[in-house]
Amino acid sequence: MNQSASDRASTADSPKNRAEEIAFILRDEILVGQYRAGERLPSERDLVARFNSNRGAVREATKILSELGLVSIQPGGARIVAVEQATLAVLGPLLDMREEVRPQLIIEFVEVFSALVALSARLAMSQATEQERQNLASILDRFDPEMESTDIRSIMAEFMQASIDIHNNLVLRLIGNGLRSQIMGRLEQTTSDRTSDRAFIDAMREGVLSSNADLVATTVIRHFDEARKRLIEQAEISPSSLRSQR
Amino acid sequence: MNQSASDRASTADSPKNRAEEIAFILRDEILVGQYRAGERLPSERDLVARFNSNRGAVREATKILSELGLVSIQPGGARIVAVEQATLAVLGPLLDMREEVRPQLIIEFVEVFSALVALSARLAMSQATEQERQNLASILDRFDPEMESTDIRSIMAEFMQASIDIHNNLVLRLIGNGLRSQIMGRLEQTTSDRTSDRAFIDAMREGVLSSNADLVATTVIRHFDEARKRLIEQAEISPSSLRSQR
DNA sequence: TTGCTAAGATTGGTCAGACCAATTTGGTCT
DNA sequence: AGACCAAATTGGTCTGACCAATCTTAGCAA
Repeated sequence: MNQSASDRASTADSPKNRAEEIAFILRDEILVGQYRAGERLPSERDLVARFNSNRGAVREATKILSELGLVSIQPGGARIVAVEQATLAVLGPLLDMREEVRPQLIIEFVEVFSALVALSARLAMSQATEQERQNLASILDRFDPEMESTDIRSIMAEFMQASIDIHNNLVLRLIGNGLRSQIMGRLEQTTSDRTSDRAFIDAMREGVLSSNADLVATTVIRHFDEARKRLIEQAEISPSSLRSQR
Repeated sequence: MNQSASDRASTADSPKNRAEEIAFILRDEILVGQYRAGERLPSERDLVARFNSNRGAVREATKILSELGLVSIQPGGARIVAVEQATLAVLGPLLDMREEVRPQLIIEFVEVFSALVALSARLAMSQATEQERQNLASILDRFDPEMESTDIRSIMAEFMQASIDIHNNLVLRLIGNGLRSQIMGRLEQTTSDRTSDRAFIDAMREGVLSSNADLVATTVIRHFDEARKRLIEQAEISPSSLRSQR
């Protein structure tokens, strides 16, 4: 029922050049806690020796890490920054690398994604044209409880995108981009209650077509809250502890 | 009443080295639309000539742009990517560079921030200890309607941070980091109704101390919604058009 | 004219080595 | 201990070179 880490690794980002290759290795080492926050990153020349590369590539790699917010580069040395200070771009690698925090991280994602979908739907409802509402409904209609392959999460992702296209809130769009690129595709298949999914989709459909923003928002919240509870149950069965040190 | 662009420029990020200097210049040029999406960025050698620098520095600069999601680098040439595909890190520069979209962007920010503060407060309330709730209340108590300098937005920012420290949702924290670093400090002083602010703070305080998540959330939503409406009014008075092409 | 191809030019990727200024480090002296 | 100084280390900058992939273009063929 659960995919293994290696099954999911297909989502792992593949380096486009030497600099990214080095950056990704260092990034993962940082994320698994091989260096502690505040500690110094090996010097550029040491990294050159370790990776059999050159300073140019190594410097480009550390630039990437710096842009991810994982290291702070200063004359005299680069220091590791706490993950909590990084950007959204660390979420994906974190999901790939840290099996222990994975369940908790997914729960946290659902909590946030839920609120953002609800907000996005609200904003969209407040100014959607008839055609745009029809379009949203048609996305929802892609859900087929008979088809085992129909993934309700991908439908929600599409719904999110479509609603963003309507209200065109750039801030929400950029956050959505970050979450989508980091999380989507890294989630394992889950067995959800197709009946309640059906009810959810129907309620969404009704809310969208009647342009009832409150109905859509509360429906979204309720649905994700159920999903969240399921995830918490699953997580508590498994040996990994929650809300632990990261 | 309104600050000028130059007054706000104090918030502008200062480059730490040549690479960042070049990157920031190019970033701003892209954001003001000097290059269109899909267009090619000048070649590294051309950029070397233009900035009187060397390929190493230029390559580091383009790496930064790539990490911002503003350009896509491939053998044969780098191409500009649509702003909508970028990361949250473009918001700040966008606020600094594009006066026309500034009002709209701030409204969009308020819409999203509102939902996130409400969510964060909800999550915090669901597991805050007595001391943590006291701490949240003490942050709110910093508001003093007499003091003209008391900025309710900085209080809300602190409140957000404190609530994140309670529930410790990493996804929410990372998004919060991004928004804070990009937006906070770039907002002009606003004249708000101190009386309604007082009411807002009081309601928040009551909600927090009684651990009433719903009250806190709805209070947040209502307050920000008022702020949003004020912003829309202001924006409609000014000549710049809303929901325009970006 | 249209479409294709092959050659040449351009571009990003990689690499080696050098010098500078600032920081860090380690030892010395007080 | 603490203050101080000199040496080693580190990141920042720069030059110049070669490769492989891509793009451009001139020329050819249909």
